[in-house]
Amino acid sequence: MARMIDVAKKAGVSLKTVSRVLNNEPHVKDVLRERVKTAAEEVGYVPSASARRLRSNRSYNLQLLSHSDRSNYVNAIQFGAIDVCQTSGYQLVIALLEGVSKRTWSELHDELSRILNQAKPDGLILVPPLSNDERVAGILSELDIPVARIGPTHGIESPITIAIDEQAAAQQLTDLLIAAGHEKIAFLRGKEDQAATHLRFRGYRDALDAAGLAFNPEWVLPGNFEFPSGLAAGEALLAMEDRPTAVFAANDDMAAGVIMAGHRAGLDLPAKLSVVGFDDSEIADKTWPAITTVHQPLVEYGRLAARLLIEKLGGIPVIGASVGAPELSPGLISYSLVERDSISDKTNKTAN
Amino acid sequence: MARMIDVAKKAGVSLKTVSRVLNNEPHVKDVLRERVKTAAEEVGYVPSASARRLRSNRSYNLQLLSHSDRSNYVNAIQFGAIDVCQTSGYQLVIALLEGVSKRTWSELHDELSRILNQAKPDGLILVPPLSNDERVAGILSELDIPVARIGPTHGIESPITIAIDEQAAAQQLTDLLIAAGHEKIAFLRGKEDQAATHLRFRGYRDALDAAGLAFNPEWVLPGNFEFPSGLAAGEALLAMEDRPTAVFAANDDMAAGVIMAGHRAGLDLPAKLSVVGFDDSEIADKTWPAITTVHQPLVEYGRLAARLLIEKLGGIPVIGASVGAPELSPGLISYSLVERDSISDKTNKTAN
DNA sequence: TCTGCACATGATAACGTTGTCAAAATAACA
DNA sequence: TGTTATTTTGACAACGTTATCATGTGCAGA
Repeated sequence: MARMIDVAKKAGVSLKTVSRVLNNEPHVKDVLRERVKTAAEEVGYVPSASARRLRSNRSYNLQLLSHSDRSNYVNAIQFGAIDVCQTSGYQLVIALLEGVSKRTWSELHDELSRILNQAKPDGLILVPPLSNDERVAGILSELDIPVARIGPTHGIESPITIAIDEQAAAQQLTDLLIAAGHEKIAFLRGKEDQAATHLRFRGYRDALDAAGLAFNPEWVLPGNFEFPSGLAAGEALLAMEDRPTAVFAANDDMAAGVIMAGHRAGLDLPAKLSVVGFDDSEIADKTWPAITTVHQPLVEYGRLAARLLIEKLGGIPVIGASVGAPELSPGLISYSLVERDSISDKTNKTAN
Repeated sequence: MARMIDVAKKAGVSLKTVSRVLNNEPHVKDVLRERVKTAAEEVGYVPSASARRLRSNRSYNLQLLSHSDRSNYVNAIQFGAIDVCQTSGYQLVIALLEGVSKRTWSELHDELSRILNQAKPDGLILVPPLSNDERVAGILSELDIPVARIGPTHGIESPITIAIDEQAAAQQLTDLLIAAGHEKIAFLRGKEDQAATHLRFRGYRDALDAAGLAFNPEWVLPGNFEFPSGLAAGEALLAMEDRPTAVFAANDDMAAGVIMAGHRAGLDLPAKLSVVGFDDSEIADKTWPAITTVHQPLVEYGRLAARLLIEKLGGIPVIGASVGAPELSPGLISYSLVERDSISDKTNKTAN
């Protein structure tokens, strides 16, 4: 295994100069810089993570903080982050922070310090619902660690935030229902403490308003983003006197619940009830009818979060990394609607 | 941050003695051993992973090798493994090895060496289908690295293997269908190169034989464990002249596909077609009808794999770890059947 | 009592980096 | 040209462990 000293000898410079070049530090002339890089390439030098960590007192770890163990959402994000980390000499550590809402501020503070003290990450990636929790945000800014947030963050001040324009997407999705002739559209809310719930709801309202459709508060149902709450809401919906012809569920899991409620009641779907969801999660194309939804580029979220974080932390070490990452505007990224089978067209029932 | 030297001073011994105690090495008297442990506890000593890694030339990494990025299966296993690793001073690194079947032996060898050379893991956790790939097994035994395998491994020699008795579980599941009065039971196979396919099929055959039911090869359909193949098989099944009344799909994703095929054909489920799956994956309780299946304790698989591997690697460092893990027989662990709504009872249609 | 041998303990070096600081080279200015 | 400021470079220590090897201790056998 080639060491830094081997590179130094090959390039005819000192150890420290090599170190400087490889860490993108200033105060090295371009001639030497080039010579060192070629030398490193030639001897196939790979930095020793342990030595670097030990001496520099940086962990070269990023930590993904998640609220729950078995979420697909987190899984996909994590995958993207791992991908970037591994090609940048970083490692991704995953940790759980459960029951946030149940803890007092100081309990939360202690738990967070404990977690951070264990992996000593150089940066943190937060996913919903942690990414838009105000108390967590407060504590982390106090602990003074760089954070990348994934998902809408409401009013939280965060230098690195990665999300799609959920409100616009929700509006477009609702437009799809309206275009198919639906006028009675219910909305199934997610958890109230998550920004996504409110943004998606606002998009739904925007579409209604733009189309001049009346808004009926009775058709807004509570939910918590989980399948059973969709099932319950679906059942409540079907029991209504003035029954909506379509439902916008704030995510796919709940949409699947609504669909199951429809089947249980013996309804012909989507003819009798159109359903749309949000996220394009795994279940979306495995229900009958398959769910029309908004695709979230989760893997891309993870990639971007890791990349922006590493950039902020002083950039990718030169060796074996693709320098010159594309210009990234930390903010909204693009999304796409995925049209499947769960909307029935009411404008032209006999044709088609 | 307390260092080893602080512990040594507190206990009135040398650095090396502390090191010996904390690494469970011999040649230390019990008196000193205890004194060191208490001292470590008292000063709140936590070993420095980087220093240890650097000096000992061990990575204290376990690597989970997976064939695909977005499998729930892998996600759950990974979670269990992370859990154990984090409490044992190890880190879990995740890597992908894609397209195994398409590569030549030497390509595979190079790719594996490259992956191992990057993270330099002390041990490897393999999940299906990698865990029962013979070529991968051959290369790894050549590279001489400890491996824990999850899932049935067919004929592969492996000191650490963690799985349930799939054949027995499949037989029990089939018995459920038979007990409900089904006599025409189809079987939907998974990928042919995976041991699970064969074991589950054997269990199905065993149950048929034990019940004295005739085996009809026409009712055995090919599949690949993925949802679309279940959909296709479901359609093929429904087109048959002599149509089975029940289907045993080799996993839940395919079972969900069969269910969707049923819905598309306008069938009343489960009355007209009973379906069982395998794995108890996330989709199993989100279809209508919800799938009766066999639960795989995936998180437990991951925990066990990591624990056995770490044990083999010289055990958990003493500090902050729960020593005295329960006696583990590396072999089959227990499973459970999960009965949901996807079996209709044909023995007593009017009653119930 | 002495020799030999196993076991128990400790002093010191080493792992491969980065940080500190001093020295050398260059640039800037009078 | 001399002087000072600035940039560039390198020697050496330091990070916190584990490995090597030497030394100390206790006990059996002669």
